[in-house]
Amino acid sequence: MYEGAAPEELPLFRGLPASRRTDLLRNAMVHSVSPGTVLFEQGDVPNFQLIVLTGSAQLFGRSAEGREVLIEAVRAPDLIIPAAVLTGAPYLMQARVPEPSRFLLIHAAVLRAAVDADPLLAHAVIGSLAHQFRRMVRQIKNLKLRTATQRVGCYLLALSKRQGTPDRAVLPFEKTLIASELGITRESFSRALSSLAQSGIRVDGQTIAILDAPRLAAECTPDPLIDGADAEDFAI
Amino acid sequence: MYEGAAPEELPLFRGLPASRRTDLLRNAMVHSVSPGTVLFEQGDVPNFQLIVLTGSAQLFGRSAEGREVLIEAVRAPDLIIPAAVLTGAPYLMQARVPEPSRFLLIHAAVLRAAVDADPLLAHAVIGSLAHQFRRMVRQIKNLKLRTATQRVGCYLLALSKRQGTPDRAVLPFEKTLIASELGITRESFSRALSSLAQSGIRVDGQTIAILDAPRLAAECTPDPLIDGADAEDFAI
DNA sequence: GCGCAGCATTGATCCAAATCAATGCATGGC
DNA sequence: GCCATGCATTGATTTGGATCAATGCTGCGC
Repeated sequence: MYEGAAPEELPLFRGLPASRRTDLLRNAMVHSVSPGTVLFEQGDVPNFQLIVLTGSAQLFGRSAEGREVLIEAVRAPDLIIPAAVLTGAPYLMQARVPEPSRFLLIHAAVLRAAVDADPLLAHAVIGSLAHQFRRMVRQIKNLKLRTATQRVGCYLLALSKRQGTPDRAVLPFEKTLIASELGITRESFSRALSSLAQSGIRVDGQTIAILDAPRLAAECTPDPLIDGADAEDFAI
Repeated sequence: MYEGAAPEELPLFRGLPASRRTDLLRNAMVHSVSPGTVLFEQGDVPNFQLIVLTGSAQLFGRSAEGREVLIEAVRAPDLIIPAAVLTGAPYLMQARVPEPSRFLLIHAAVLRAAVDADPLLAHAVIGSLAHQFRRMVRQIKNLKLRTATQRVGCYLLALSKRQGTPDRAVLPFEKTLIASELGITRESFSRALSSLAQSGIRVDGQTIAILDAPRLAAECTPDPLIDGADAEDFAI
Protein backbone atom coordinates (compact mmCIF):
# COMPACT_ATOMS: atom_id res chain seq x y z
CA MET A 1 0.00 0.00 0.00
CA TYR A 2 1.23 3.44 -0.91
CA GLU A 3 1.54 5.76 2.05
CA GLY A 4 4.19 8.28 1.11
CA ALA A 5 3.49 11.87 0.24
CA ALA A 6 6.99 12.69 -0.98
CA PRO A 7 7.17 13.14 -4.74
CA GLU A 8 10.41 11.16 -4.92
CA GLU A 9 8.63 8.08 -3.65
CA LEU A 10 5.86 8.00 -6.25
CA PRO A 11 5.39 4.59 -7.82
CA LEU A 12 5.47 6.45 -11.12
CA PHE A 13 9.14 7.09 -10.55
CA ARG A 14 10.06 3.66 -9.25
CA GLY A 15 13.08 2.29 -11.01
CA LEU A 16 13.86 5.56 -12.73
CA PRO A 17 17.48 6.65 -12.71
CA ALA A 18 17.86 9.33 -10.05
CA SER A 19 19.04 11.80 -12.67
CA ARG A 20 15.81 11.53 -14.64
CA ARG A 21 13.73 11.79 -11.50
CA THR A 22 15.43 14.96 -10.33
CA ASP A 23 15.14 16.24 -13.88
CA LEU A 24 11.39 15.82 -13.82
CA LEU A 25 11.06 17.22 -10.33
CA ARG A 26 13.21 20.26 -10.99
CA ASN A 27 10.47 21.77 -13.11
CA ALA A 28 7.64 20.39 -11.04
CA MET A 29 5.62 22.02 -8.27
CA VAL A 30 3.73 20.75 -5.28
CA HIS A 31 0.36 22.37 -4.64
CA SER A 32 -1.52 22.06 -1.40
CA VAL A 33 -5.17 22.53 -2.12
CA SER A 34 -8.18 23.09 0.08
CA PRO A 35 -11.58 21.45 -0.34
CA GLY A 36 -13.80 22.91 -3.01
CA THR A 37 -11.00 23.92 -5.32
CA VAL A 38 -11.54 23.32 -9.01
CA LEU A 39 -8.34 22.00 -10.57
CA PHE A 40 -9.54 22.37 -14.15
CA GLU A 41 -12.72 22.61 -16.18
CA GLN A 42 -13.96 20.27 -18.84
CA GLY A 43 -12.91 21.68 -22.20
CA ASP A 44 -9.63 23.07 -20.83
CA VAL A 45 -6.46 22.09 -22.61
CA PRO A 46 -4.10 20.47 -20.11
CA ASN A 47 -1.00 22.42 -19.12
CA PHE A 48 0.16 20.13 -16.37
CA GLN A 49 0.01 16.53 -15.44
CA LEU A 50 -1.46 16.51 -11.95
CA ILE A 51 -0.51 13.66 -9.68
CA VAL A 52 -2.26 13.01 -6.39
CA LEU A 53 0.29 12.90 -3.56
CA THR A 54 -2.18 12.93 -0.68
CA GLY A 55 -5.95 13.15 -0.63
CA SER A 56 -7.97 12.81 -3.79
CA ALA A 57 -9.69 14.49 -6.69
CA GLN A 58 -13.17 13.94 -8.06
CA LEU A 59 -13.90 13.98 -11.77
CA PHE A 60 -17.27 15.33 -12.91
CA GLY A 61 -19.00 15.26 -16.24
CA ARG A 62 -21.40 18.02 -17.13
CA SER A 63 -24.04 18.12 -19.83
CA ALA A 64 -24.87 21.08 -22.03
CA GLU A 65 -28.04 21.50 -19.92
CA GLY A 66 -25.95 21.82 -16.77
CA ARG A 67 -26.57 18.46 -15.16
CA GLU A 68 -23.49 17.20 -13.42
CA VAL A 69 -22.44 13.70 -12.36
CA LEU A 70 -19.47 12.15 -10.65
CA ILE A 71 -17.57 9.95 -13.07
CA GLU A 72 -14.84 8.80 -10.74
CA ALA A 73 -12.57 9.59 -7.85
CA VAL A 74 -8.80 9.53 -8.17
CA ARG A 75 -6.83 8.71 -5.05
CA ALA A 76 -3.14 8.95 -4.20
CA PRO A 77 -0.87 7.98 -5.80
CA ASP A 78 -2.44 8.09 -9.23
CA LEU A 79 -2.23 10.40 -12.23
CA ILE A 80 -5.20 12.64 -13.00
CA ILE A 81 -6.36 11.85 -16.53
CA PRO A 82 -3.05 11.20 -18.26
CA ALA A 83 -5.12 10.42 -21.37
CA ALA A 84 -5.84 14.13 -21.82
CA VAL A 85 -2.41 15.38 -20.80
CA LEU A 86 -0.41 13.05 -23.03
CA THR A 87 -2.55 13.60 -26.10
CA GLY A 88 -3.00 17.32 -25.48
CA ALA A 89 -6.72 16.92 -26.03
CA PRO A 90 -9.20 18.96 -23.99
CA TYR A 91 -10.35 17.50 -20.71
CA LEU A 92 -13.68 15.69 -20.90
CA MET A 93 -14.24 16.18 -17.18
CA GLN A 94 -13.93 18.79 -14.49
CA ALA A 95 -11.70 18.01 -11.49
CA ARG A 96 -12.61 19.14 -7.99
CA VAL A 97 -10.96 18.55 -4.65
CA PRO A 98 -13.17 17.18 -1.88
CA GLU A 99 -10.64 17.13 0.96
CA PRO A 100 -7.32 18.79 1.82
CA SER A 101 -4.95 17.34 -0.75
CA ARG A 102 -1.53 17.76 -2.27
CA PHE A 103 -0.70 17.46 -5.93
CA LEU A 104 2.47 17.27 -7.92
CA LEU A 105 2.34 19.32 -11.11
CA ILE A 106 4.54 18.45 -14.04
CA HIS A 107 4.47 20.51 -17.23
CA ALA A 108 2.65 18.53 -19.88
CA ALA A 109 5.39 19.08 -22.44
CA VAL A 110 8.07 18.06 -19.97
CA LEU A 111 6.25 14.86 -19.12
CA ARG A 112 5.63 14.01 -22.77
CA ALA A 113 9.30 14.44 -23.55
CA ALA A 114 10.32 12.35 -20.57
CA VAL A 115 7.88 9.58 -21.48
CA ASP A 116 9.21 9.53 -25.02
CA ALA A 117 12.75 9.31 -23.73
CA ASP A 118 12.38 6.86 -20.90
CA PRO A 119 10.94 3.36 -21.37
CA LEU A 120 10.49 2.81 -17.65
CA LEU A 121 8.44 5.94 -17.31
CA ALA A 122 6.47 4.98 -20.40
CA HIS A 123 5.83 1.60 -18.83
CA ALA A 124 4.45 3.20 -15.69
CA VAL A 125 2.24 5.56 -17.67
CA ILE A 126 0.90 2.67 -19.72
CA GLY A 127 0.03 0.89 -16.51
CA SER A 128 -1.91 3.86 -15.21
CA LEU A 129 -3.73 4.39 -18.50
CA ALA A 130 -4.63 0.74 -18.82
CA HIS A 131 -5.91 0.62 -15.29
CA GLN A 132 -8.05 3.70 -15.79
CA PHE A 133 -9.42 2.36 -19.06
CA ARG A 134 -10.51 -0.82 -17.34
CA ARG A 135 -12.25 1.11 -14.60
CA MET A 136 -14.29 2.93 -17.23
CA VAL A 137 -15.21 -0.34 -18.93
CA ARG A 138 -16.35 -1.76 -15.61
CA GLN A 139 -18.48 1.28 -15.01
CA ILE A 140 -20.12 0.99 -18.42
CA LYS A 141 -20.95 -2.65 -17.81
CA ASN A 142 -22.33 -1.69 -14.43
CA LEU A 143 -24.56 0.97 -15.97
CA LYS A 144 -25.79 -1.07 -18.92
CA LEU A 145 -26.23 -4.48 -17.37
CA ARG A 146 -27.60 -3.86 -13.90
CA THR A 147 -30.56 -2.25 -12.23
CA ALA A 148 -30.14 0.61 -9.79
CA THR A 149 -30.62 -1.62 -6.76
CA GLN A 150 -28.11 -4.16 -8.04
CA ARG A 151 -25.58 -1.39 -8.54
CA VAL A 152 -26.09 -0.17 -5.00
CA GLY A 153 -25.78 -3.64 -3.50
CA CYS A 154 -22.66 -4.49 -5.47
CA TYR A 155 -21.20 -1.12 -4.60
CA LEU A 156 -21.60 -1.89 -0.91
CA LEU A 157 -20.07 -5.35 -1.28
CA ALA A 158 -17.11 -4.01 -3.22
CA LEU A 159 -16.63 -1.25 -0.68
CA SER A 160 -16.65 -3.58 2.30
CA LYS A 161 -14.16 -5.83 0.55
CA ARG A 162 -11.89 -2.92 -0.33
CA GLN A 163 -12.06 -1.69 3.26
CA GLY A 164 -11.31 -5.13 4.67
CA THR A 165 -14.46 -5.21 6.81
CA PRO A 166 -16.79 -7.96 5.56
CA ASP A 167 -19.52 -6.96 7.99
CA ARG A 168 -19.80 -3.32 7.05
CA ALA A 169 -18.97 -0.59 4.55
CA VAL A 170 -18.30 3.07 5.22
CA LEU A 171 -19.41 5.38 2.45
CA PRO A 172 -16.46 7.44 1.23
CA PHE A 173 -18.52 10.56 0.50
CA GLU A 174 -21.99 12.08 0.54
CA LYS A 175 -24.82 9.85 -0.58
CA THR A 176 -25.82 12.36 -3.23
CA LEU A 177 -22.40 12.01 -4.85
CA ILE A 178 -22.37 8.23 -4.68
CA ALA A 179 -25.79 8.21 -6.27
CA SER A 180 -24.55 10.25 -9.20
CA GLU A 181 -21.51 7.98 -9.52
CA LEU A 182 -23.93 5.05 -9.77
CA GLY A 183 -26.07 6.87 -12.30
CA ILE A 184 -29.17 7.37 -10.14
CA THR A 185 -30.77 10.17 -8.12
CA ARG A 186 -30.18 10.60 -4.40
CA GLU A 187 -33.81 9.68 -3.75
CA SER A 188 -33.46 6.42 -5.62
CA PHE A 189 -30.24 5.70 -3.78
CA SER A 190 -31.98 6.23 -0.49
CA ARG A 191 -34.84 3.95 -1.51
CA ALA A 192 -32.45 1.29 -2.78
CA LEU A 193 -30.75 1.26 0.62
CA SER A 194 -34.12 0.92 2.31
CA SER A 195 -35.22 -1.93 0.11
CA LEU A 196 -31.89 -3.72 0.63
CA ALA A 197 -32.74 -3.87 4.33
CA GLN A 198 -34.66 -6.98 3.28
CA SER A 199 -31.37 -8.42 2.10
CA GLY A 200 -29.70 -7.90 5.43
CA ILE A 201 -28.19 -4.45 5.53
CA ARG A 202 -28.67 -1.72 8.12
CA VAL A 203 -27.99 1.93 7.44
CA ASP A 204 -26.55 4.19 10.09
CA GLY A 205 -25.36 7.46 8.63
CA GLN A 206 -22.32 6.77 6.47
CA THR A 207 -21.90 3.28 7.85
CA ILE A 208 -23.77 0.37 6.33
CA ALA A 209 -23.81 -2.83 8.32
CA ILE A 210 -23.85 -5.97 6.19
CA LEU A 211 -25.49 -8.65 8.29
CA ASP A 212 -25.78 -11.29 5.61
CA ALA A 213 -23.31 -10.85 2.77
CA PRO A 214 -24.32 -14.06 0.93
CA ARG A 215 -27.94 -12.98 0.83
CA LEU A 216 -26.99 -9.53 -0.37
CA ALA A 217 -24.80 -11.10 -3.04
CA ALA A 218 -27.67 -13.34 -4.10
CA GLU A 219 -29.82 -10.27 -4.65
CA CYS A 220 -27.33 -8.28 -6.70
CA THR A 221 -25.15 -10.94 -8.38
CA PRO A 222 -21.74 -9.30 -8.01
CA ASP A 223 -19.20 -10.13 -10.70
CA PRO A 224 -15.42 -9.77 -10.44
CA LEU A 225 -15.31 -8.56 -14.04
CA ILE A 226 -17.43 -5.57 -13.02
CA ASP A 227 -16.85 -4.95 -9.34
CA GLY A 228 -13.29 -6.21 -8.93
CA ALA A 229 -10.50 -3.75 -8.46
CA ASP A 230 -7.68 -4.96 -10.68
CA ALA A 231 -4.81 -6.44 -8.74
CA GLU A 232 -2.32 -3.67 -8.81
CA ASP A 233 0.61 -5.79 -9.79
CA PHE A 234 1.40 -3.57 -12.74
CA ALA A 235 3.56 -0.65 -11.69
CA ILE A 236 1.84 2.71 -11.69
CA MET B 1 -7.16 8.00 -43.65
CA TYR B 2 -5.79 4.51 -43.17
CA GLU B 3 -6.50 2.18 -46.05
CA GLY B 4 -3.71 -0.34 -46.00
CA ALA B 5 -4.11 -3.93 -44.96
CA ALA B 6 -0.42 -4.77 -44.93
CA PRO B 7 0.98 -5.21 -41.43
CA GLU B 8 4.11 -3.26 -42.31
CA GLU B 9 2.03 -0.16 -42.95
CA LEU B 10 0.27 -0.06 -39.59
CA PRO B 11 0.35 3.36 -37.96
CA LEU B 12 1.49 1.50 -34.88
CA PHE B 13 4.77 0.83 -36.61
CA ARG B 14 5.23 4.24 -38.14
CA GLY B 15 8.68 5.58 -37.48
CA LEU B 16 9.93 2.32 -36.08
CA PRO B 17 13.34 1.20 -37.27
CA ALA B 18 12.82 -1.47 -39.89
CA SER B 19 14.77 -3.95 -37.81
CA ARG B 20 12.35 -3.65 -34.90
CA ARG B 21 9.37 -3.91 -37.18
CA THR B 22 10.56 -7.08 -38.82
CA ASP B 23 11.45 -8.35 -35.37
CA LEU B 24 7.88 -7.91 -34.21
CA LEU B 25 6.42 -9.31 -37.40
CA ARG B 26 8.66 -12.36 -37.48
CA ASN B 27 6.75 -13.84 -34.55
CA ALA B 28 3.41 -12.45 -35.58
CA MET B 29 0.60 -14.05 -37.55
CA VAL B 30 -2.16 -12.78 -39.75
CA HIS B 31 -5.58 -14.38 -39.28
CA SER B 32 -8.41 -14.07 -41.73
CA VAL B 33 -11.61 -14.52 -39.84
CA SER B 34 -15.18 -15.06 -40.93
CA PRO B 35 -18.25 -13.39 -39.45
CA GLY B 36 -19.48 -14.83 -36.19
CA THR B 37 -16.09 -15.87 -34.92
CA VAL B 38 -15.40 -15.25 -31.25
CA LEU B 39 -11.87 -13.96 -30.84
CA PHE B 40 -11.83 -14.30 -27.06
CA GLU B 41 -14.19 -14.54 -24.10
CA GLN B 42 -14.48 -12.17 -21.21
CA GLY B 43 -12.41 -13.60 -18.36
CA ASP B 44 -9.76 -15.00 -20.71
CA VAL B 45 -6.16 -14.06 -20.07
CA PRO B 46 -4.74 -12.45 -23.21
CA ASN B 47 -2.13 -14.41 -25.13
CA PHE B 48 -1.91 -12.14 -28.12
CA GLN B 49 -2.34 -8.54 -28.97
CA LEU B 50 -4.86 -8.51 -31.79
CA ILE B 51 -4.69 -5.66 -34.25
CA VAL B 52 -7.41 -5.02 -36.80
CA LEU B 53 -5.93 -4.93 -40.31
CA THR B 54 -9.21 -4.93 -42.22
CA GLY B 55 -12.78 -5.13 -41.04
CA SER B 56 -13.66 -4.78 -37.39
CA ALA B 57 -14.34 -6.43 -34.07
CA GLN B 58 -17.19 -5.86 -31.64
CA LEU B 59 -16.67 -5.89 -27.90
CA PHE B 60 -19.49 -7.21 -25.73
CA GLY B 61 -20.04 -7.14 -22.00
CA ARG B 62 -22.04 -9.89 -20.39
CA SER B 63 -23.69 -9.96 -16.99
CA ALA B 64 -23.80 -12.91 -14.63
CA GLU B 65 -27.46 -13.31 -15.61
CA GLY B 66 -26.50 -13.65 -19.26
CA ARG B 67 -27.59 -10.30 -20.59
CA GLU B 68 -25.21 -9.04 -23.23
CA VAL B 69 -24.55 -5.56 -24.56
CA LEU B 70 -22.28 -4.02 -27.14
CA ILE B 71 -19.68 -1.83 -25.48
CA GLU B 72 -17.85 -0.70 -28.57
CA ALA B 73 -16.66 -1.52 -32.04
CA VAL B 74 -12.98 -1.49 -32.98
CA ARG B 75 -12.13 -0.69 -36.57
CA ALA B 76 -8.93 -0.95 -38.57
CA PRO B 77 -6.25 0.03 -37.82
CA ASP B 78 -6.61 -0.09 -34.06
CA LEU B 79 -5.47 -2.41 -31.29
CA ILE B 80 -8.03 -4.63 -29.60
CA ILE B 81 -7.97 -3.84 -25.88
CA PRO B 82 -4.28 -3.18 -25.32
CA ALA B 83 -5.22 -2.40 -21.71
CA ALA B 84 -5.78 -6.09 -21.03
CA VAL B 85 -2.88 -7.36 -23.11
CA LEU B 86 -0.25 -5.06 -21.67
CA THR B 87 -1.27 -5.60 -18.06
CA GLY B 88 -1.92 -9.30 -18.50
CA ALA B 89 -5.26 -8.87 -16.75
CA PRO B 90 -8.29 -10.90 -17.86
CA TYR B 91 -10.43 -9.43 -20.61
CA LEU B 92 -13.51 -7.62 -19.33
CA MET B 93 -15.26 -8.09 -22.67
CA GLN B 94 -15.84 -10.70 -25.31
CA ALA B 95 -14.72 -9.94 -28.86
CA ARG B 96 -16.70 -11.06 -31.88
CA VAL B 97 -16.24 -10.48 -35.58
CA PRO B 98 -19.23 -9.10 -37.49
CA GLU B 99 -17.75 -9.08 -40.99
CA PRO B 100 -14.92 -10.77 -42.87
CA SER B 101 -11.82 -9.33 -41.23
CA ARG B 102 -8.11 -9.77 -40.91
CA PHE B 103 -6.12 -9.47 -37.72
CA LEU B 104 -2.47 -9.30 -36.87
CA LEU B 105 -1.57 -11.36 -33.81
CA ILE B 106 1.48 -10.50 -31.76
CA HIS B 107 2.45 -12.54 -28.74
CA ALA B 108 1.61 -10.55 -25.64
CA ALA B 109 5.02 -11.12 -24.10
CA VAL B 110 6.77 -10.12 -27.31
CA LEU B 111 4.79 -6.92 -27.53
CA ARG B 112 5.39 -6.06 -23.89
CA ALA B 113 9.12 -6.51 -24.35
CA ALA B 114 9.12 -4.42 -27.50
CA VAL B 115 7.13 -1.65 -25.85
CA ASP B 116 9.54 -1.60 -22.94
CA ALA B 117 12.47 -1.41 -25.32
CA ASP B 118 11.21 1.06 -27.87
CA PRO B 119 10.03 4.56 -26.97
CA LEU B 120 8.37 5.11 -30.34
CA LEU B 121 6.32 1.99 -29.99
CA ALA B 122 5.47 2.97 -26.43
CA HIS B 123 4.36 6.36 -27.70
CA ALA B 124 2.02 4.76 -30.21
CA VAL B 125 0.57 2.41 -27.62
CA ILE B 126 0.00 5.31 -25.24
CA GLY B 127 -1.88 7.10 -27.99
CA SER B 128 -4.15 4.15 -28.58
CA LEU B 129 -4.80 3.62 -24.88
CA ALA B 130 -5.53 7.28 -24.28
CA HIS B 131 -7.89 7.41 -27.21
CA GLN B 132 -9.77 4.35 -26.04
CA PHE B 133 -9.98 5.70 -22.51
CA ARG B 134 -11.56 8.87 -23.77
CA ARG B 135 -14.10 6.96 -25.79
CA MET B 136 -15.18 5.18 -22.64
CA VAL B 137 -15.47 8.44 -20.73
CA ARG B 138 -17.63 9.87 -23.49
CA GLN B 139 -19.86 6.84 -23.37
CA ILE B 140 -20.30 7.15 -19.61
CA LYS B 141 -21.26 10.80 -19.93
CA ASN B 142 -23.66 9.84 -22.68
CA LEU B 143 -25.30 7.21 -20.48
CA LYS B 144 -25.47 9.25 -17.32
CA LEU B 145 -26.38 12.66 -18.64
CA ARG B 146 -28.80 12.07 -21.46
CA THR B 147 -32.17 10.49 -22.09
CA ALA B 148 -32.60 7.62 -24.52
CA THR B 149 -33.99 9.86 -27.26
CA GLN B 150 -31.18 12.37 -26.87
CA ARG B 151 -28.65 9.58 -27.20
CA VAL B 152 -30.29 8.35 -30.37
CA GLY B 153 -30.46 11.81 -31.92
CA CYS B 154 -26.85 12.65 -31.06
CA TYR B 155 -25.78 9.26 -32.36
CA LEU B 156 -27.34 10.03 -35.73
CA LEU B 157 -25.76 13.46 -35.89
CA ALA B 158 -22.32 12.10 -35.00
CA LEU B 159 -22.72 9.33 -37.55
CA SER B 160 -23.69 11.66 -40.37
CA LYS B 161 -20.75 13.88 -39.54
CA ARG B 162 -18.34 10.96 -39.43
CA GLN B 163 -19.68 9.73 -42.77
CA GLY B 164 -19.39 13.16 -44.34
CA THR B 165 -23.07 13.26 -45.35
CA PRO B 166 -24.85 16.03 -43.44
CA ASP B 167 -28.24 15.04 -44.86
CA ARG B 168 -28.22 11.40 -43.84
CA ALA B 169 -26.66 8.68 -41.74
CA VAL B 170 -26.27 5.01 -42.59
CA LEU B 171 -26.44 2.72 -39.57
CA PRO B 172 -23.26 0.64 -39.37
CA PHE B 173 -24.99 -2.45 -38.00
CA GLU B 174 -28.30 -3.96 -36.89
CA LYS B 175 -30.58 -1.69 -34.93
CA THR B 176 -30.69 -4.17 -32.08
CA LEU B 177 -26.93 -3.85 -31.67
CA ILE B 178 -26.93 -0.08 -31.85
CA ALA B 179 -29.65 -0.02 -29.24
CA SER B 180 -27.54 -2.07 -26.85
CA GLU B 181 -24.55 0.17 -27.55
CA LEU B 182 -26.74 3.11 -26.55
CA GLY B 183 -27.96 1.31 -23.45
CA ILE B 184 -31.59 0.85 -24.49
CA THR B 185 -33.79 -1.93 -25.87
CA ARG B 186 -34.42 -2.37 -29.57
CA GLU B 187 -38.08 -1.44 -29.03
CA SER B 188 -37.12 1.83 -27.40
CA PHE B 189 -34.64 2.53 -30.17
CA SER B 190 -37.37 1.99 -32.74
CA ARG B 191 -39.72 4.29 -30.87
CA ALA B 192 -37.05 6.95 -30.44
CA LEU B 193 -36.52 6.95 -34.20
CA SER B 194 -40.27 7.31 -34.72
CA SER B 195 -40.57 10.19 -32.30
CA LEU B 196 -37.58 11.94 -33.88
CA ALA B 197 -39.56 12.09 -37.10
CA GLN B 198 -41.04 15.22 -35.51
CA SER B 199 -37.52 16.64 -35.46
CA GLY B 200 -37.03 16.08 -39.15
CA ILE B 201 -35.66 12.61 -39.71
CA ARG B 202 -36.98 9.87 -41.99
CA VAL B 203 -36.15 6.21 -41.55
CA ASP B 204 -35.65 3.93 -44.51
CA GLY B 205 -34.05 0.66 -43.49
CA GLN B 206 -30.48 1.31 -42.43
CA THR B 207 -30.52 4.80 -43.89
CA ILE B 208 -31.76 7.75 -41.87
CA ALA B 209 -32.43 10.94 -43.75
CA ILE B 210 -31.74 14.09 -41.75
CA LEU B 211 -33.95 16.80 -43.21
CA ASP B 212 -33.33 19.45 -40.59
CA ALA B 213 -30.08 19.01 -38.70
CA PRO B 214 -30.41 22.22 -36.67
CA ARG B 215 -33.81 21.19 -35.39
CA LEU B 216 -32.56 17.72 -34.54
CA ALA B 217 -29.60 19.28 -32.72
CA ALA B 218 -31.95 21.55 -30.80
CA GLU B 219 -33.85 18.49 -29.55
CA CYS B 220 -30.83 16.48 -28.40
CA THR B 221 -28.21 19.12 -27.52
CA PRO B 222 -25.12 17.44 -28.96
CA ASP B 223 -21.84 18.25 -27.25
CA PRO B 224 -18.36 17.86 -28.72
CA LEU B 225 -17.10 16.66 -25.34
CA ILE B 226 -19.45 13.68 -25.60
CA ASP B 227 -20.08 13.05 -29.27
CA GLY B 228 -16.88 14.28 -30.82
CA ALA B 229 -14.39 11.82 -32.17
CA ASP B 230 -10.99 12.98 -30.99
CA ALA B 231 -8.92 14.46 -33.72
CA GLU B 232 -6.50 11.71 -34.45
CA ASP B 233 -3.42 13.87 -34.45
CA PHE B 234 -1.73 11.61 -31.95
CA ALA B 235 -0.05 8.72 -33.69
CA ILE B 236 -1.67 5.35 -33.19
C1' DG C 1 -29.81 28.66 23.18
C1' DC C 2 -31.76 29.62 18.52
C1' DG C 3 -32.12 29.55 13.65
C1' DC C 4 -30.14 28.47 9.38
C1' DA C 5 -27.92 25.70 5.68
C1' DG C 6 -27.06 21.42 3.70
C1' DC C 7 -27.86 16.68 3.33
C1' DA C 8 -31.03 12.85 3.78
C1' DT C 9 -35.39 10.58 4.02
C1' DT C 10 -40.13 9.75 2.85
C1' DG C 11 -44.35 10.14 0.34
C1' DA C 12 -47.15 11.12 -3.88
C1' DT C 13 -47.21 11.36 -8.54
C1' DC C 14 -45.61 11.09 -13.17
C1' DC C 15 -43.13 9.48 -16.91
C1' DA C 16 -39.70 7.06 -19.69
C1' DA C 17 -38.41 2.97 -20.85
C1' DA C 18 -38.79 -2.11 -20.15
C1' DT C 19 -41.43 -5.93 -20.87
C1' DC C 20 -44.81 -8.77 -22.97
C1' DA C 21 -47.12 -9.92 -27.11
C1' DA C 22 -48.42 -9.86 -31.83
C1' DT C 23 -47.48 -8.83 -36.52
C1' DG C 24 -44.82 -7.43 -40.47
C1' DC C 25 -41.24 -7.98 -43.57
C1' DA C 26 -37.32 -9.49 -45.58
C1' DT C 27 -33.80 -13.24 -46.65
C1' DG C 28 -32.29 -17.78 -47.54
C1' DG C 29 -32.89 -22.79 -47.84
C1' DC C 30 -35.04 -26.45 -50.02
C1' DG D 1 -42.90 -21.67 -55.00
C1' DC D 2 -43.08 -22.18 -49.90
C1' DC D 3 -41.84 -22.11 -45.28
C1' DA D 4 -38.53 -21.16 -41.61
C1' DT D 5 -35.56 -17.73 -39.39
C1' DG D 6 -34.16 -13.45 -37.83
C1' DC D 7 -34.77 -8.60 -37.49
C1' DA D 8 -37.89 -4.71 -37.01
C1' DT D 9 -42.06 -2.42 -35.90
C1' DT D 10 -46.18 -1.49 -33.30
C1' DG D 11 -49.37 -1.86 -29.53
C1' DA D 12 -50.68 -2.77 -24.59
C1' DT D 13 -49.20 -2.92 -20.12
C1' DT D 14 -46.13 -2.71 -16.33
C1' DT D 15 -42.58 -0.89 -13.69
C1' DG D 16 -38.37 1.23 -12.24
C1' DG D 17 -36.82 5.29 -11.39
C1' DA D 18 -37.36 10.45 -11.85
C1' DT D 19 -39.56 14.32 -10.32
C1' DC D 20 -42.01 17.18 -7.20
C1' DA D 21 -42.91 18.34 -2.56
C1' DA D 22 -42.67 18.15 2.34
C1' DT D 23 -40.29 16.96 6.46
C1' DG D 24 -36.46 15.47 9.31
C1' DC D 25 -31.93 15.53 10.97
C1' DT D 26 -27.29 17.42 12.03
C1' DG D 27 -23.86 20.50 12.54
C1' DC D 28 -22.63 25.26 12.73
C1' DG D 29 -22.55 30.22 13.31
C1' DC D 30 -23.89 33.61 16.15
